[in-house]
Amino acid sequence: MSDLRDTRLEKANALKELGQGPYALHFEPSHRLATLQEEHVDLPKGEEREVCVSVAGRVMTRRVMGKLAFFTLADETGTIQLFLEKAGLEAQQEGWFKQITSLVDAGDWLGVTGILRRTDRGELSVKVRDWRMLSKALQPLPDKWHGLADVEKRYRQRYLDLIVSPQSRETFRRRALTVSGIRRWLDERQFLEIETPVLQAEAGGADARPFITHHNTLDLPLYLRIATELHLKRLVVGGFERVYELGRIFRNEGVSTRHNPEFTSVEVYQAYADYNDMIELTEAMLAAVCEQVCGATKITYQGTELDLTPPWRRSTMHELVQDATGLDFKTFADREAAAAAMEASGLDVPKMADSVGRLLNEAFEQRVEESLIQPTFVIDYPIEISPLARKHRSQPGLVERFELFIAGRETANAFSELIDPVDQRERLEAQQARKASGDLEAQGLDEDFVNALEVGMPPTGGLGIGIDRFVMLLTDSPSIRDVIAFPLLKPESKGNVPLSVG
RNA sequence: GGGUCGCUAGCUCAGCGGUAGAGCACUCGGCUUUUAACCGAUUGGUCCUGAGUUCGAAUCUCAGGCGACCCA
Repeated sequence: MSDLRDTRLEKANALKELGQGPYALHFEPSHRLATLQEEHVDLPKGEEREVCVSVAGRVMTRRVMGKLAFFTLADETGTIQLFLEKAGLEAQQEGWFKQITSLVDAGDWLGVTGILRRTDRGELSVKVRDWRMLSKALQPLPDKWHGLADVEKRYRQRYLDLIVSPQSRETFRRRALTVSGIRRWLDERQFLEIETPVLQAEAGGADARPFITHHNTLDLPLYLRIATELHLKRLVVGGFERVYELGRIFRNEGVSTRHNPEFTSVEVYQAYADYNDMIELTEAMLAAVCEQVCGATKITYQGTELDLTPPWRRSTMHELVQDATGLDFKTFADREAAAAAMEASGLDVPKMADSVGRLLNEAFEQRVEESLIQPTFVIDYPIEISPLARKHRSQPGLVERFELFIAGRETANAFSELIDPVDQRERLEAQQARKASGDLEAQGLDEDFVNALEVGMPPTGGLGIGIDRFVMLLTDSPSIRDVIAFPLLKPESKGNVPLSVG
């Protein structure tokens, strides 16, 4: 099993004896490969151009035939062929050709200098005059034809996936563009990004179970944040009128194609705004970023065309549920009436859903959610499931909240923020009661947060967006793991393979 | 949490009760226009782990591990 490795170690030693690394300190490429290809598209087949270039990259394939050899070199931007001719190389230095063909393997990083030549078959090549090993790979590349077919290995050893899969490289390039695009969009509109704590004594701001950790010298149990909401609101209380934070959130829940225990969100708070303003902001920002990253606001996700051109559909939760089930939840006097109607329509009625509002949400999740393919703002949520959102200005029992659904998935969540400290305390106390009675995802009561509200928070619109899910759309990725470079996986139990604990 | 499927050479896979296989990669030989180069030869194994059935298990049974997909 270590045969391949031993062979390459021997080659590394042979290179050392030749004064060739095997691990160089420095190399100065004159061009990146895509640029070089572009600059010389006009070079005709079979002709040479006396331009001296230096290029560096990883050797992807080798084709050696007697006194002539072709390597494919890849850098971040593209590939180019190396043209290796025995006569020319031996004229430079004795044994030069034999050494490059026998000591260089696929996977090695190589720097070469030479002139340009387009081969008879039309492949632009660097006709090598000088070469040096930049870094010797001790392990082979994945199968050059099949690539990395093992999905698990793609996630566990992402570096291999990135080497052989251009699509995977494009996904992470787009992810970087998405993140920087959102930051730029917000920065240009005078939003300040302010970082808030990851380690917290009380994890609040969302319905989710936190990870628990421990501070040694303070002997203090701490939680990893499940949202950035409560701290960003404190900053609004402090006088910052437009704040956001784009960063990592941790939720102690299962792993699936749509969930990773650590994921990235952006939360945005704007003073003097309400949820209608946040709808406008969401639509404008996501459409702009989509345009920047994909070049259009119409994209294809898993075979379905999605049109992110504003304006997006707006519909209330009540309307959507009524359209899908025929049930008008505004007519139910109590939970029993709603439950009976739901059962008559073949809907499940979970015990935990102990109010008309929670049952409405159940009906929505069971019958509506996955049908919302084109971007849709679902507006006006039940108060019971929205402890941080302001009561609706005209609809009793509801709050001023929307969630954005695209491709059947929740992508954003926003409200007119609850700024009344008395109301907020009552709602969080109700949450605490649920928590005490066994709802593991119910929120706790953060006293200092309520205190901040008592100091006075201006009317504020707040928004949270799941970056990973949005990137899935922009990269046509079926699984959240495709857009997280190192997704959480169980450690492998056997000892001889490099572990990644994510 | 439930269901289905997968785990065999470095990689991709075949073998499904009777000697552990192929292609590619590696190593060696040949080859001056290849691009999955080609031709020839050699090398390479905890058949995921453990227990059981059997004269005999990669193959059948049970338990476990890891993963993928679907469902909640």
